[in-house]
Amino acid sequence: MGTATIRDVARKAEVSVASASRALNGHSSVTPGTRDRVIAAARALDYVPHLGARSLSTRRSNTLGVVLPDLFGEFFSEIIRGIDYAAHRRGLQLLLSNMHGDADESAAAIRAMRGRVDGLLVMSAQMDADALARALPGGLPAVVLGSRVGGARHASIVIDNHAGAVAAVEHLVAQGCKRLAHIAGPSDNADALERARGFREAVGKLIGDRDPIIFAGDFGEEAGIAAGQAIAERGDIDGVFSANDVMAIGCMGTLASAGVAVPRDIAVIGFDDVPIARYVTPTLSTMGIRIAELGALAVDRLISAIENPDADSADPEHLVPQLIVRGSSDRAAATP
Amino acid sequence: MGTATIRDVARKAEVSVASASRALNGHSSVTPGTRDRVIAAARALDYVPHLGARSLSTRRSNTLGVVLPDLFGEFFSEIIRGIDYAAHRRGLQLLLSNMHGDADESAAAIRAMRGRVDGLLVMSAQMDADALARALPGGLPAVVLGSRVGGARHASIVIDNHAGAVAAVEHLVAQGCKRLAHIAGPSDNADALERARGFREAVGKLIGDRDPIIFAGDFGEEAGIAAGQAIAERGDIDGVFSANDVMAIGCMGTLASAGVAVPRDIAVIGFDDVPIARYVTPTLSTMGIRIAELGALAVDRLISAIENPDADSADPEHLVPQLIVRGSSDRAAATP
DNA sequence: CGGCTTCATGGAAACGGTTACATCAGTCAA
DNA sequence: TTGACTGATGTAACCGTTTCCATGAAGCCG
Repeated sequence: MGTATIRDVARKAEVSVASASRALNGHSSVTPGTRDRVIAAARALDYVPHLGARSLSTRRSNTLGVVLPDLFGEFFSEIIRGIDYAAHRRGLQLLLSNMHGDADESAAAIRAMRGRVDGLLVMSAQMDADALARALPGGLPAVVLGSRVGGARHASIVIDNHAGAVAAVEHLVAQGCKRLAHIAGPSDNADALERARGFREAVGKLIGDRDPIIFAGDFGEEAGIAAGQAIAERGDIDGVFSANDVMAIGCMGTLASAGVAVPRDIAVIGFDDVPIARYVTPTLSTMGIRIAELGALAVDRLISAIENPDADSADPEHLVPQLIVRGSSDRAAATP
Repeated sequence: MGTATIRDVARKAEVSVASASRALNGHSSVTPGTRDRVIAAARALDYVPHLGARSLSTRRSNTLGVVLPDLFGEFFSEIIRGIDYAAHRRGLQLLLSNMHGDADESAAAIRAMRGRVDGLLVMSAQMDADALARALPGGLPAVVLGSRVGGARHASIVIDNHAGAVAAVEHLVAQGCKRLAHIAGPSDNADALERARGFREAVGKLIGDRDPIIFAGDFGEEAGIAAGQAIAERGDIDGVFSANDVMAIGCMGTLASAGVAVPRDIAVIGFDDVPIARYVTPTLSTMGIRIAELGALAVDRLISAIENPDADSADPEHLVPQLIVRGSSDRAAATP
């Protein structure tokens, strides 16, 4: 049975519990002979330490709490994969909580983890910064994924939208584009604003266009379709950077039915690297976020926050999206 | 600070720790007055019980261990969603472990959870039944997902892969396909093997083809692409049954670029019904498993095993996949 | 009024580990 | 020879919670 305690092991090995504990934890000051006896006894009894008890006396649980919003498919599994990989490499366990519901429920989920985890990894799509800051327990190290939490009392990891936008523009210019347009996201969305800002700056610097064309959008497909219509009518644009993939796909659809060739006449690039990006025709170039890496990075950051609680980790870490060139912007491959 | 103990609460409320504990746990035999005082004190001190300590004295952790293989995207997130939903509805926490590696590592992951969880939920695609049975601790209730564990000492829920494969082949034949191919999953994966077996049997019975074409695969997109290439080159195949959706999608992509019309020239059907299946062009027919439901069902089963340890739950529960006809195999709808 | 039950409360012993401190046997140098 | 030192081992306290048991007050009935 799995109910052997360290006392049983000690008795069987004919040593004290202290020696047994030391031997099992690879401590110094144990004779090889006794160490072997203890380990043999533990194996014979099929001993497994009660981690609750250990955490009680060491004040360490070797567990990380993970609270994620109710995400869709690929993104969810990728981020968990990254988190899990990084955590297990360090012998840490993962206590998982999806938040299906509202902010209240999320706060409850977070509270429930207190006293049980060494640190908290929170992705806060639905909770606004204030609610999150309130729910996050004071003493517990935490890393916030994806959005900056107000007081900067917690480390955070954000996506470098600005750098991503710049890279996208650089790519379009390298493909020979001379006149660029941007399909923007919602004007109240921080990510979208940063992408627009990066676009404007890069176009100003690389092409010298101080007031480039920007179409309003809302991350929805309709907005992309509308922008595509406008672009096709103008006829002077040869490169489009969309603030997300969904709008880019809408735009490409309209361009195709208007008889515009992508990427020859107009090169298109999106943002996010959603799974469908690979399946549209032509396949969509995009600024991809290596999601698993994001999760792993968050774990690293959390661990260093745990080991070094005083470090002032106010400045968020930036994850730079990666240029993924596919059919929609690859003129070299498209023109045979 | 988050370090208030029940003793602090008791002191502040001017009662004994015993009364404090009783009040906080809603036990009987506490005067409303003292109960209120204790609760007020707990709130004032921001008291959170140390669950390790609690589990030490109650011998209950209110935690379920979840061990999953390194699954691909949608399947993973869906099953976690179902598990998480069912567990949280009952106030249980989830300790998660992905097994990236081989059977040894998985066994280690399982052992690490002992003494810390009330029950175990294991999905064992890669571990063979023996290794799993050996790794599963004797005393701990467990539910095995997806494959039958030898001794039947543990409850299990299995997908009826064979029946699903047969249904898929029947459907393709009903669509008029005469020469079928199968894109198989990993050869060490029990589900994949069952699907291949079902395919072989159904083809033998319905078409009389004793040695049908089977392409090796690994559930990854690349394998589907490679198979698509081979299929396009042969030119004699008019129906494809893929062991999962991801490979089917990869295959369809390649077929499209090779100029093969789906479903007119070749009808394609997958397995799993991942969410993307609805968004590819043409939309993908598949054998659907309501994955989230599978996870929730497993949790229910596990909980009843925990509450009722003696119940002989030897017979596995079967979940039969459901035929979902979409564009990729619907010739009636495709030919105008 | 005294003996009985009822019931809120407190004291203290678990639960299973870790670890500071004491102990004890060698070793070695003066 | 002896005292100091070293290193392996044992003893016991402690981590935070629950819960068994004892205690004492209050209520009730004869």
